[in-house]
Amino acid sequence: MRFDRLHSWPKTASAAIRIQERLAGDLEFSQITSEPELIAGVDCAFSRDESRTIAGVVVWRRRERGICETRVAQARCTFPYIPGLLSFRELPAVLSALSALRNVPDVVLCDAQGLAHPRAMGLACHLGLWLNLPTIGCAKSRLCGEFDEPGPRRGQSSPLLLKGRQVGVVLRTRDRVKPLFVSPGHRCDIESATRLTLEAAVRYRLPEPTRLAHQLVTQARNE
DNA sequence: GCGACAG
DNA sequence: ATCTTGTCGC
Repeated sequence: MRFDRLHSWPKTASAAIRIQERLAGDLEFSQITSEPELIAGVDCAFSRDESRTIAGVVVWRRRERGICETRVAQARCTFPYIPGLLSFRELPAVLSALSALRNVPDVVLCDAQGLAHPRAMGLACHLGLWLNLPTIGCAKSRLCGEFDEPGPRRGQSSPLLLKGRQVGVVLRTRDRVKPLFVSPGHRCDIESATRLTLEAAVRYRLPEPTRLAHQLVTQARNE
C-alpha cells in the first residue's frame, strides 16, 4: 500500500507541536457505516539497546476472525518519548511496515490515543491523516481527560471528557477487566470507534489486530 | 511552582 | 516501552 509524505520530520518538540496544531484542522469525523472487511492493528516495541523502533502490522479479516497479512519493519529512533508526542517517535517504523502491505485495510486500530489528546492529535489521528484511512485509538491507559469508572461488564462504557467536550469513551472489553481508552483517529466518530473496538475484542482485553501486532513485535524483538 | 503524563 | 516470578481469580 502506498501514500504520500504528509510533512517533513521534526527535530525538536516545539516543531512537532506546531505540526500537530496545523494538522488538527484537517481531521474529519464521520460515522463508519459499511462493515469493514479488513481491520489492521499496529504496535511497536524497541530493540534491546533502544536504538531502533520495531513496528508490526496485522491485517485481520473481520468475518473469519483470522489473520490476512502481517508485516514488520524497523527504523532508527530519532525522537524521544515525550507524552503527547508519541507519534513522532513511533510513526517512522509504523509507516515503513504499512508501506509493505499488499492488502489495504478498511480501518486501522492503534495502541495509542486518537482524539483524546491535548491538541486533538494522538497517534491514531496523525496516522489516519498520513494514510488517509479511518483510524481508531485504543489506548491501555489515560493520557488526558476526565471520566467516571464504567460499569463492570463487557460493553459498558463512560464518556471521556476534555474541556467539557466528549473526545472518546472508557470502554470495558471484558468483564471486570481494566477498560480501554477509545477515541476516533481520522474519518471515524466515537460511536463507530466504540462499536468496532468491541467487535474486534473477541476474547481478550485488547482487540485482536493490536493484540496480535503486539505479539508480532515482541517476537521480532527476541531474535 | 506542582502534579500529570499514550508507548 | 522495558526490567521481572509467582500468584490470585475467573
